[in-house]
Amino acid sequence: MGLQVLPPSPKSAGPIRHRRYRDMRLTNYFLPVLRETPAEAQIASHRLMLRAGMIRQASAGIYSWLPLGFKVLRRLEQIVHEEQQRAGHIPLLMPTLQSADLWRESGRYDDYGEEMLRITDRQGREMLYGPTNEELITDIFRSAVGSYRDLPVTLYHIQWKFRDEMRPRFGVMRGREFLMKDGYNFDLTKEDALHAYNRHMVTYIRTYERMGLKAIPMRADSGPIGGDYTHEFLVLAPTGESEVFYDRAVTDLTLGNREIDFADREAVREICDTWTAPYARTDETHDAAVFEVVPEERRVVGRGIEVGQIFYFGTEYSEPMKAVVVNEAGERVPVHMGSHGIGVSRLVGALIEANHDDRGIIWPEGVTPFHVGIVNLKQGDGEADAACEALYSGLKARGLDPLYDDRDERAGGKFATMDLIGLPWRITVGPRGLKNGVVELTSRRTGESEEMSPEAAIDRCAQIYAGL
RNA sequence: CGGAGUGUAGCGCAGCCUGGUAGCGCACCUGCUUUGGGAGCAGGGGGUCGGAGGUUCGAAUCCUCUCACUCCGACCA
Repeated sequence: MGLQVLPPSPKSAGPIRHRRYRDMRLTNYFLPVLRETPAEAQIASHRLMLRAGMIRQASAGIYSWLPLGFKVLRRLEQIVHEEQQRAGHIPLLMPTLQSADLWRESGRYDDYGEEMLRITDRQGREMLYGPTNEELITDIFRSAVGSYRDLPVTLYHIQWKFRDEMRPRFGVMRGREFLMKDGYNFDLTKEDALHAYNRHMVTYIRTYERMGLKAIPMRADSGPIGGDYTHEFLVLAPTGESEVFYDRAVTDLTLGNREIDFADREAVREICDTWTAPYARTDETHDAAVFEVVPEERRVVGRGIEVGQIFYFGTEYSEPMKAVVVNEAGERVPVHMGSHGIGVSRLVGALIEANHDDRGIIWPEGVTPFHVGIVNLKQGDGEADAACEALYSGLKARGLDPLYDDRDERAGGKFATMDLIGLPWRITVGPRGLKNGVVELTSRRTGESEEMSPEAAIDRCAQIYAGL
């Protein structure tokens, strides 16, 4: 046999496929969905995150975030940043590894126990992977601030934490490594610090609301962090770890998109009063006698997932760590502090627990990894392909982030994938509809479909996401 | 950390009891036919059976040790 010139085959045009930056066509993306559920996953969010190709377990309680999961995580971070900065809180970034010395100073190096991952570096220095950052932030503060004139200040960051849980489980809901927003306020007086506490309560309520969650502030135990004032935020979900008792009135409250002046102490406190007035407690602080006072038809016993907690702890850290400022009278006084946390990676799980059905995830519009899924029912059909391309670029031109399923798959497979990954809106494009000049816009949540022109579908999507 | 389990192909599993050199479904690759809710046929690729040691002519299978992971409990963003 001599040299043979093979004719170019349209289906194997060569091994190299060029991937365009930020091109969200499914054939150019990385979305390893699983048809079957991995055996280790017990609860819905864990199962769905694995099946939808959002995460992959690296070791017990430690996960890689695959592109789809990473996108959601980033979106949640963005919302947290926006809401914190709206209230005047200042972002920074502290490291994951910390020196043991600081923790000896606060006395927590020995108190924290086995949950703290301790590491020794090559010089024999004792380090630890931070489970939280009170010590480090206090050190930063005290070395930079000396006068009451520099107060108040609230600093926060979003950083990975590690707590060596005895028994990690439920996927990202109870991992050992987790992403957390933690913030710390430094104030001259208790009153100032309580205003910071209230500010955080309001920002948290708004943060969860934007994510499409019903999160209720509940009076909590302060635990190892200490302090008298603390609230936990619980997302209602039947699979929650904590039993919760609340007055139905609290779930009717909505903060909405109203303008809030965070400098106005009265206004901020009023919102907090409104939200904390109805009875709402976890099993840890539940008081049956007080609960009885709530009219029976409004009493609800359910389950919840803790997704945040705020503390005021006064001078508990500033005293031992000598975080002091000089006040107006020239005296050195310890600052009043509080800390506030949102479990960002855990929220991804909580969101799914609260928003799914037997076919998959149902993302709220505020957090969805992609705004709209485009399903081409007849890939390779010139007209269908062209219509999808037009929709895709039309949606992008309106500032939306579509995911175009351009795989050479059957309709059933494409629908199943879309349902699984839970994009709230889907545009279905097929020859049958195109004959009449229409595509189909479908809500993942209700399953309702409506036929309309491609232009109208783009308009509707732009409308849905306006302001989110 | 106490108790109970499981490690065999990317995922779900069978084979182990009774040793004879690895199989099924899905996924993947090729071709043809199909194509509005997870197609059909034909062909194909992929696993040193978690690891180490031992018993044996021969080990996925029996024994010992070890590692990893999961579930129940106590603990926790």
